[in-house]
Amino acid sequence: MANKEVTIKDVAKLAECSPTTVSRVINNSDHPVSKDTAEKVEAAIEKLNFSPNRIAQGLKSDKSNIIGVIVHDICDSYFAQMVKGIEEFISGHEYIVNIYNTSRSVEKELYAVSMLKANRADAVVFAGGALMDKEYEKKMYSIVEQLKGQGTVLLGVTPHPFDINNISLGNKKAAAIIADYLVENGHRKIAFIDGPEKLYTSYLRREGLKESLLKHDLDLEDELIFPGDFSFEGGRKAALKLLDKIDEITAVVGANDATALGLIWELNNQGIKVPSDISVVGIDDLPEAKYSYPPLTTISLPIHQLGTNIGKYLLESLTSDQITDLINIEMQLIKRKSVKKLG
Amino acid sequence: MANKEVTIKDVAKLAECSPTTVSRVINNSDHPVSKDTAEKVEAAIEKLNFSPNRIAQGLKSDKSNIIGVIVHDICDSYFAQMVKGIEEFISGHEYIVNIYNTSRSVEKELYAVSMLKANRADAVVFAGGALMDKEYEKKMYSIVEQLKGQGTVLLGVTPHPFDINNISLGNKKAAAIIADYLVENGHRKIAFIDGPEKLYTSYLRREGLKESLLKHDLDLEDELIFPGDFSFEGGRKAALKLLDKIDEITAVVGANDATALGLIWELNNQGIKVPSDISVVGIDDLPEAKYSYPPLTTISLPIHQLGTNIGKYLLESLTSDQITDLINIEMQLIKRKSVKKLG
DNA sequence: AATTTGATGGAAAACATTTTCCAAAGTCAA
DNA sequence: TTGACTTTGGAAAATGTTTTCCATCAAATT
Repeated sequence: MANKEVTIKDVAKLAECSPTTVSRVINNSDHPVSKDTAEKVEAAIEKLNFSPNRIAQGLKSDKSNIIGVIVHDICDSYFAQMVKGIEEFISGHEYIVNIYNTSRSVEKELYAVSMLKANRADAVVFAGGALMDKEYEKKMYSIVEQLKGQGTVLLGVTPHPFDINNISLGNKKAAAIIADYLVENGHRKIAFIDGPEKLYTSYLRREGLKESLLKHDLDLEDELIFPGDFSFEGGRKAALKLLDKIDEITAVVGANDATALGLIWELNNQGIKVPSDISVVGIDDLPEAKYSYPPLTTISLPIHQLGTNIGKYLLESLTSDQITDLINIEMQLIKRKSVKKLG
Repeated sequence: MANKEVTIKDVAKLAECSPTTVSRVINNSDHPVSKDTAEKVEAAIEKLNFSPNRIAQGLKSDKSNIIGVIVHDICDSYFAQMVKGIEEFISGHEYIVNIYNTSRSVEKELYAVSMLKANRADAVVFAGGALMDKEYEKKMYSIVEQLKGQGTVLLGVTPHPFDINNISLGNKKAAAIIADYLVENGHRKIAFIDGPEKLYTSYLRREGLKESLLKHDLDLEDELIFPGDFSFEGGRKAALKLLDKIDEITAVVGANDATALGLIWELNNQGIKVPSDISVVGIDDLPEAKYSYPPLTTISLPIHQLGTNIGKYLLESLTSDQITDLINIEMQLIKRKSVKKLG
């Protein structure tokens, strides 16, 4: 309950001038204001502790200064880093970053988008669900429909190409690098712990692995693809299921670091040695990846940097009308201790 | 660049009525509208895909629907969970949650507050720095000054009592529980890895431990307090420094889980067995705490629940004018495997 | 002296809503 | 029929800015 808001009129009264003039000094407009009055206005602003009402400004300028960020889970290290990257760039430039946590629920995604629309968000970053599912895709269309025409970035969001900046995170490539590395090290029988069912990212990583293995005349056998869900727990459970086939497999790749980490943990727990008994590799390079036993070999996707890139991109496309470059991050194989060279 | 915004006037024109009437059906006001016209309005809204401009609404109602959340680091599991808790409750109720990542920089804290003021935030949750430092405290006063009178929650923010909801997280108590438990298990020579210097939370946890140990006629010796910074890395470094005194110490408590985890990791690395050679305990109960070797005994501070509680509290204090209860979370000692019973 | 120019400032409209106040018309009781 | 009330609806003011247009005055140019 702000005790009667201080307005530009109050400032004008105190500075003995018109609101127009106050506005001019606030926005140091082209229209000249004499040194004298400008100072009086400044003094009045200072004295009244006035700050212009962004809402009123927004109404006039048809800008909300809101940037929406829709993610699956802020607690997930992956998204957290991205959000932080975006925030770093955006918040410092008078924008509001407005986050939504959707837990991969389409309803929540739709809700978030409708909120952002109602609030006339200037831009939105959608790092949402991306399920490969007819029903979902239909709803997705409706989401993207709402988003269209706004300054908007979609993050690897569906298999379908929308005519909006849809950034690929190089998931396939990441998996391919791993495949090559493993084969190079003599591995022939490779298992995969999948990500969440139907998730586009899971698909990409799985297919990337499969395709690349195929190039080496190797097969990613169906019975060596174990279900997972991108979580540590999922990795643990997968380890248990994998126990049967442990003798035939020489390496296993987790769909992400969290599952690879869970995998290693449970393997240790079961008395199976990584990498001497079996090699493990992940994708993401989470901060904790280097602290597993043994430290995890993985692919680094500099997701924080992706965030700052997105922030920068959005800022530029909102402020200057210059068309900016695509956003690119370079991935890298981080060789640690969880892969053994065979033969 | 929204292609000419659809306004309430457009709807009115299509529905052949006045903007007033449209507004009435949107907000289903007390003022009666005939079934007939209401339907025409609904149809027009549907057809034009109209959603009322929240900014204009905000200007009229002097409400922004913005809730600011200022935290040190969104990537920190601790804060991430809290933010998620708040978001869960708040976003679903037509509020915008606007986050700021301050990295414990007073300048960024001040900036965040000024942004929130300019945007007329309806409430703010400040989980900021809280340094025990004269200079900082002065600036802190100015921050709190700006915040006063708004629906605001301060999170264990400084040693000084401000007349604003300032929630204590029970840091002292958490440390006290640990002290009792350790003593109960025969430990007499206890070390502490500190949190960031000058941070109020560090102070509380350290003092809690010290005071509680004193009750058992035990001393937390100054040379057994090692510097740390709440991070895994900090824990590791502390472990290295602790090596000298490893023979005299039987237990070490980390200022938080991250440092305890780093501690355990480096101890393992150095061939020192936890808990047979030395016991370790943390505070926070991070999700990963149960996956260290051995699983970490710690205090659970249900921080996610704290977040939802805060969300609920804010929502109530913004919508109903009923005074709501204080926010409380219960902490709990989680006994896992990192503490050995002596004697 | 008349005109132009430049500097400075204000009045009022506009932005998309909600709200207050008034009006018309129908219904009911007397 | 008159008056009162109810139902329904609109006109206009108001919210805090910015912007467009106009006005004044002094200095400079003709």
